[in-house]
Amino acid sequence: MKISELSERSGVPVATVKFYIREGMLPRGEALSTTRAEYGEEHLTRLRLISALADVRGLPLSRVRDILALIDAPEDDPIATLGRAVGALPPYVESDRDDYPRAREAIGELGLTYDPDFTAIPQLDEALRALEAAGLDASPTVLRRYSDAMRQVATEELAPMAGMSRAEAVPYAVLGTALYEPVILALRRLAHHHLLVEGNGR
Amino acid sequence: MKISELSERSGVPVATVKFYIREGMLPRGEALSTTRAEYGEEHLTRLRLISALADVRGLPLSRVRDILALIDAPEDDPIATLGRAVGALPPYVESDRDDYPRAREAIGELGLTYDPDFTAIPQLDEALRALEAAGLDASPTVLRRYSDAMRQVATEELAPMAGMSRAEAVPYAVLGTALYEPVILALRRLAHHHLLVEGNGR
DNA sequence: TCCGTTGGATAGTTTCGCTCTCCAATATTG
DNA sequence: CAATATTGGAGAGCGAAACTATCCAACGGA
Repeated sequence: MKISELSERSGVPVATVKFYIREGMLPRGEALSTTRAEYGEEHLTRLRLISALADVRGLPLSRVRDILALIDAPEDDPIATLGRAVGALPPYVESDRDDYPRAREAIGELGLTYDPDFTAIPQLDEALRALEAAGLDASPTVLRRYSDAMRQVATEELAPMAGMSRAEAVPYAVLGTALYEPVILALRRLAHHHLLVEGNGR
Repeated sequence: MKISELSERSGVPVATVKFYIREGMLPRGEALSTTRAEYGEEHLTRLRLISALADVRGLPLSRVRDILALIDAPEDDPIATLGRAVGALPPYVESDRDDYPRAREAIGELGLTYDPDFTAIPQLDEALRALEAAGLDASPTVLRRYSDAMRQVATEELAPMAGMSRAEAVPYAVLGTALYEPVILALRRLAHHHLLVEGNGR
């Protein structure tokens, strides 16, 4: 297909498609002549993925690029890969320090792994600081209920990876981390709404 | 305290504090003279809240303003208030339509309330579309595991509201919606990490 | 008294994510 | 086959957002 068709099918303006190509996020189409290039389904898929990450997740293009790079050239170490994927997601913290007391304490209580090099640690620390600043409860009791729920979810999410090759597992893990998050949050918001509506009806 | 002290204690540059005041997000200090104004603890709290929402949550200032307005002047209807709070959070979708088939179908399966005027519905719809675009599983089975976890969490979150006055409940609900989300996501990421590390050690 | 600081206003800066304009080459249409 | 439209590609331009810097007259503290 040509660029105008790619644009129509993806809903992304031609000028923006050109921009993504220039930025190296989308491969060039196969040049048929000076003024003709052929784009395939893989271009469409890639474009939709960029839209999903940039529009739905609201990630800055620099982070989208990071995620695409992980998928394009998977590293050997799955834990390092997860770390990089998490680093591409908000909240963005410059992890300059090497200890995060709030997160360390919480994680001790919850029986998770405290590794200050894993980006989620500074992220948790920041999130707990924000709770504190707003005067919300960040006690072990409260954290445990979130942690229990997420451990349950995480266990079920990792299960299918047992039967995957690395080539399948990396995109699954990277995109799964990024794209199930809005679903989880939307379902929490809907659960609140549902409980309020139900409660009123009583 | 004076503005320089407010700035130091909050970690926000003086110029930025002035900017927030100009934008109406932070009240002016009480003017003692032409060149002296007194700021109190409530200014510090408000400033920390703005930082939490803008920096940690990464919300645009326009949305931060919306959330502050909800807290400052609570509406009567708690469901409408929740709706507005959710509307201030990403993913931002222009809910132009009045039906969201993906979300409707999913919600039917999950036994939640389908109300297309509640912003989380278009948000869920967008999130499901993104999953689809990336080729990830959005089957009822998968959604149910997230939904079950979130219903459990939501039930426990609403419990303390029973004993609150409206004046307490509104900030709790609005800020709780916004500020526990990064904690939840960080704990999911940490659970993945923990399971991977554990798994490797075996 | 005098130097540094303050509150307040206005203008400037940086970053991001496009979007517009151009161009020559090539398709397409009449 | 001539006229018109479209394409790929490159560069510059643009508008919003979130600060940041500059100014200035009026203090206040030593």
